[in-house]
Amino acid sequence: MDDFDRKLLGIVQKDALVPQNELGEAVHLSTTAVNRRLKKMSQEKIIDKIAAVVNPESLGYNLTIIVEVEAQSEQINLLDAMKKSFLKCPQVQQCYYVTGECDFVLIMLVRNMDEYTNLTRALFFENNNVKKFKTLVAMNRVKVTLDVPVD
Amino acid sequence: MDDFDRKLLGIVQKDALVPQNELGEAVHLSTTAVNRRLKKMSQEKIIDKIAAVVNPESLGYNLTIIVEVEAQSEQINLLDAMKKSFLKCPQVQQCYYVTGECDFVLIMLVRNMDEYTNLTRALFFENNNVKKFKTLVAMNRVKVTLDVPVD
DNA sequence: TCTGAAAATGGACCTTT
DNA sequence: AAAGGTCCATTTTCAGA
Repeated sequence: MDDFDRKLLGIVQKDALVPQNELGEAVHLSTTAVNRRLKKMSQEKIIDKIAAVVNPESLGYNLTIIVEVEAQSEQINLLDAMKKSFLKCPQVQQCYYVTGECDFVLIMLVRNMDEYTNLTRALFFENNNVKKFKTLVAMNRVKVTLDVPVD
Repeated sequence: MDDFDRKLLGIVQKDALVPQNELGEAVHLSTTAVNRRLKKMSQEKIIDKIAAVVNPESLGYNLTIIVEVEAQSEQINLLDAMKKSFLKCPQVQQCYYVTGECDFVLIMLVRNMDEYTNLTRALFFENNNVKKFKTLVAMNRVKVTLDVPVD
């Protein structure tokens, strides 16, 4: 992982379709060297995946909701069960297990409030280990990326 | 936007390097039809971009921090200035403008607590419109995607 | 939908440090 | 050994009929 790799990552995080010869020109390496480095970083899972980023609105997902979930008990198997239910819910885009007053922070995508209300039943009310949860509605997705700084 | 498109999106959100002939087999369309649909969805910004997802740990970004920021005044130009400072900070991966007690929720990536402490100065303490902020440290990134449900 | 050209990827092989 | 470069085969994309 050197300066070449970091520069390449900076570019492909923004656009993974830049051809390898152009990447080579940008960082001053041959096409083949670029190819080898990208392949290595993929194998080593430095690059997790190349993925399409879909605009939620175009599929009707107009609401982003952030939920802070507080657990009743911190018992490992109970927390694991909660994690699992969040993991398998496609509307839960992100889930972080955090320190502090609440235990989980979720980023959710839903079509409308009805859909969210229904999901709260399955995810929170029907789970006895959920003590309480707080709902924050996003009015504006100011910045939404998974970019990692490369400096 | 029909069922074919949704199925395609479901696949390319997970892996955008699946060749178009395989996509065709998966959804029962010809390679050319797949090509046309993907191109159209890119032009219409249903697909925002194809991007590499980088593993933060491999670049030393071992800490994910969630910050709830409360603004002093809701005056538009003051809020805009705050947004701008979050937008241009590479360690701020995501920023949502929300309803409720706090005004912004940030997802940040930092190498260590020192880096975060330094950033709080530039982002929060030196901004007079930041009334207070609450820091939640992520112990575990249970699920981190930008996936949009396709059902 | 099929065919074929253009482009991009990725392996073989050689050279340099 | 480790990494770069050139050349070439294969794969993939994408436009025309």
